[in-house]
Amino acid sequence: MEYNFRDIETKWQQHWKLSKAYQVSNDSSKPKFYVLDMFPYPSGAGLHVGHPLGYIASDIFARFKRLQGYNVLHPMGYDAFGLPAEQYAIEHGIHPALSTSNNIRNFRKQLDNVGFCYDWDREVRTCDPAYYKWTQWIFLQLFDSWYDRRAGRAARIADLVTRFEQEGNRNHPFPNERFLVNVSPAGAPASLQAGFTAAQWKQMDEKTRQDILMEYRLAYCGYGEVNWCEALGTVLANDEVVNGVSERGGFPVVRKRLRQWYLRITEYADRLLEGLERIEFSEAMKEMQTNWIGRSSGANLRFALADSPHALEVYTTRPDTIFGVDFMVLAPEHDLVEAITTPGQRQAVSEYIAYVKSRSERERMAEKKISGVFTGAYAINPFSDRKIPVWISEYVLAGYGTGAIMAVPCGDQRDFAFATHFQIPVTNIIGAHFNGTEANPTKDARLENSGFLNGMLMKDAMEAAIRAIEEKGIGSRKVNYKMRDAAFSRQRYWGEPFPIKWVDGIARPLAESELPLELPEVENYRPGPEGEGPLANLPEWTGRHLETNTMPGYAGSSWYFLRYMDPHNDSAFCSREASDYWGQVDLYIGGTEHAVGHLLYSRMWTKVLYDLGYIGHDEPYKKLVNQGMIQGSSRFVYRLDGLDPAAGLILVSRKFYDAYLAAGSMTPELAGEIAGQIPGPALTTDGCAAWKISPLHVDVNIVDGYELDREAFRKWKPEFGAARFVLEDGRYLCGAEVEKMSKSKFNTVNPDDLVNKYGADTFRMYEMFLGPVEMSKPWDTKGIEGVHRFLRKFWRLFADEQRGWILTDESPTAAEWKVLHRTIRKITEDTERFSFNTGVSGFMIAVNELTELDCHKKAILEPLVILLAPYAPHIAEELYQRIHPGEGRSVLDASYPRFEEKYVTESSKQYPISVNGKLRTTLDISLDAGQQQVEQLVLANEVVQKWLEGRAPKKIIFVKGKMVNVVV
RNA sequence: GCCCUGGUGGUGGAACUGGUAGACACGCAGGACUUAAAAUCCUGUGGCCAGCAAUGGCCGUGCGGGUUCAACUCCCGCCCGGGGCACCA
Repeated sequence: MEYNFRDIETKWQQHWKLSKAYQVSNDSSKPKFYVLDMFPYPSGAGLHVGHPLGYIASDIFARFKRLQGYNVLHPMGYDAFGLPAEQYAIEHGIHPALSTSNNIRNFRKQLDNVGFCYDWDREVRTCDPAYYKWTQWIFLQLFDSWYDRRAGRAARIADLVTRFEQEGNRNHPFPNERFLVNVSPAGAPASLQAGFTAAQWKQMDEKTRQDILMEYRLAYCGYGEVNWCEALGTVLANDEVVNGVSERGGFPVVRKRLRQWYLRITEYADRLLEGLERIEFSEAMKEMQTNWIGRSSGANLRFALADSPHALEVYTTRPDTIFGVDFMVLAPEHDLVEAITTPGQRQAVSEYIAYVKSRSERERMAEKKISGVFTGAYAINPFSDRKIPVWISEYVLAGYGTGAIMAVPCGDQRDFAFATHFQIPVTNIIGAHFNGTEANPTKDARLENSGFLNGMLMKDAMEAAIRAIEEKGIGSRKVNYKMRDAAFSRQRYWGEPFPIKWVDGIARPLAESELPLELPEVENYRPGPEGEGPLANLPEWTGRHLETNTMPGYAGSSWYFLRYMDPHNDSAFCSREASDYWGQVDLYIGGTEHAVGHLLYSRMWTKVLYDLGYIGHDEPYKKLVNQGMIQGSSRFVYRLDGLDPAAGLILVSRKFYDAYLAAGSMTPELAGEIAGQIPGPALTTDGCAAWKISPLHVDVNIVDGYELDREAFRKWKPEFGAARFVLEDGRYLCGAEVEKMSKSKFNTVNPDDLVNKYGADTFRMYEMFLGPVEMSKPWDTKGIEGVHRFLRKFWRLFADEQRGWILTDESPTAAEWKVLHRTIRKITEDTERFSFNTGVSGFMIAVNELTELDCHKKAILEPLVILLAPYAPHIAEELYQRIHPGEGRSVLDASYPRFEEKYVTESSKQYPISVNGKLRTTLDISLDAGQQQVEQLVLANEVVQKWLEGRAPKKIIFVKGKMVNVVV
């Protein structure tokens, strides 16, 4: 009657599959609960032990909720469109659809090994036409919508057209700062830049009207500066560019002006911020999204220029510092640079602009040099009439605010550095708060040298300055965001085609009946002409005037959580009944890497669908938990280099490498010690000064702790077959380092191997036992034995080798009830608050205690099995069958044990008492929570007085009805 | 530089709203069973000191202060690690 996990696990996995035990219905009287994992991108590398961490946690939670009587939706699918599959296709000539489905099959096999309770009937794949039909459909809804700022929500384009017909765009000014990006600024009629009347609208031709409408659409096509990656041959979104290079592949990225599709996510900036207050995300996550959105408020204000008809508009968050402006700075790309530069400075300015253009994005980020040049022009401070020099510098960004700033060196460190570098005199408006050597960005100083603001606290002056600016008619209050509209097109093949046709330069949506617009087969995946995608190489595609770009990876993942609710619906992306029933994702688990990508886009899409009335909630996720990353714990062997080649491959143990490092080079003593261990043809120490020792990654799976399995090493790779080892204490010890888990570092551990050796239940519990789910930690397989031992011990409460099944119907003793109910309370609380590691400990304690009590009673063990079921479902099911033989009941449908206080309350006990918080003793008193406070005090006083031989205590402190401390 | 996290035995980590710090597990040491090994089981395991002993005392949660009868927990000031953002005016 051994615990034979292999048979048990295969048996129940098969049974659950055949009986569709995890199929979920949308039709239930039970309360719903939606547990979601971030679906994986099925890469060719397969799973390592880090991947299932979050899946196991969500699986436990889903099972736990099901036992508690909820109708639990717990689906899984694949984020299957994207660059890697296409890169793979280019390199190996295998169609992405094929490699993707192979990878999915492999993933699925690995997932099934762990025994998850996914309802696979609801699986989605973003590359499946039946799925992306609806991605295209939602895109068309975005295309057919605009953001009504007055109503604060999305509305239909038809509604906008009606308004234009009635009132022009006076009440609905162009949403974008870069007015008419669609026709490029030069092409925009000047008459339109100031808006248009209803009459003007009616006189426009179709093309002009459509270009204007494009300026409002939530999904729009226009010209803009984009992140162009030559190596990948595509445009990337801001979150896909890290430190000036592509996130995937690390290729250089340059700014380029191209026609692109965008999502007008900036219109949702405020609602995305506001929504964060209503959802449970970690502080770090909220912080990241808040920073990314980057809301700031201040004022736009115009400075007149001396001897010029132009005015210079700047954005500032500190209008209170207006009297401290010592110079102005324009971005080198600013439109006015040309017009205001004086003849004398022309040469210097054009040289500087050439220099700036020569610098890559990467260089700009890496070395932040102070650079700039004077334009020769002067602005006039509107309040003091002071003449202020106007400079250009690359530290001012063209894309933010107005692309121009007023520089206040006493209050802004960058301005201060610039002023110092170019020896521009600094005006002090904050008195003693400014020390002359660095800027002070305080808001608490009283203003000096500040005209009508003199003597005011800066905080208060802010409002006063904005009012004065507005009264003078030179500017107004203004809110800015760092976030840009999201680039939504890719010049690639492996993505959703846009359901758009270009007719006479106008983008026309396909009819719903034409969806899905299927991705055609192609011969090769090379880019099309003029930066277009591979689809541009297909005559049958371009002949139909179809858009040749495809959608980015995040399109499909922006709404997949809705599809799971109604996955087979072919007349809607998700019926309103289904989305009303399931509502928000109650618990979403995944890594932090999607903080500013997927998690923002999907929040936006949800808000749009909500605004348009397709769903009833505007935040997709109620609670988000970020699982930590499991790092690899790499192992190294140390190769002796610089020897006579005849000596062959010699590896030295860790201590020699440490000694070598400490000495800085090979010493004769060390060499002698090494050579002494190598038998056969003598390894002479002549020329040992040239010896080197270099670390080499070794497969962690052939290392036990630090000790190398030398036989396995010799078999690992042919070239190691004749390796000789220099040992310490008879063993070969490896070095260790914590690194990212990856195949190339040979530090990956495959879950399949562990499941095979210890079983899925052990594997699941061990992953949880490692520590809090949210925490990152290096993987260490040592310790899995402890969890495995626990399961075997648990098994032995039911059966042992001599007696077979030893379950009894006896009624439990008080001590046994107590163990059970303490465990019910602990496991329930721990699971509820996501503390699975202490939950696992709770089981271990219970089993140790019951083993001690020699308890084999069904009345105790049955509830325990149910508690264990979310953590270790296979063994729980097997044992549940043993308790209820032949009844065909599954532990999946058992009801969760109820905790009862009465079994765990202590009646009368010896309490440890401290006196003055120090001295401790125990007093035999019987006071419990039930008694009234006064009664307690009187009783305690008596006991303590007797104990202190008559002295009266000053104070007695109770905690939860127990006396814990006495002050005398 | 700014923001968010975290710092507890040899190790992973417990201690949820201040109430016997170190649960549980790994590792280690000793023992039982065994011809032997594996497996299994039992005992011990923060440090220092005293005692033949059961036991007792002192010190201990990154460092320095503070609040409290009582601080890993709260407050102030530092130090170190991990993550994010980084010319956003």
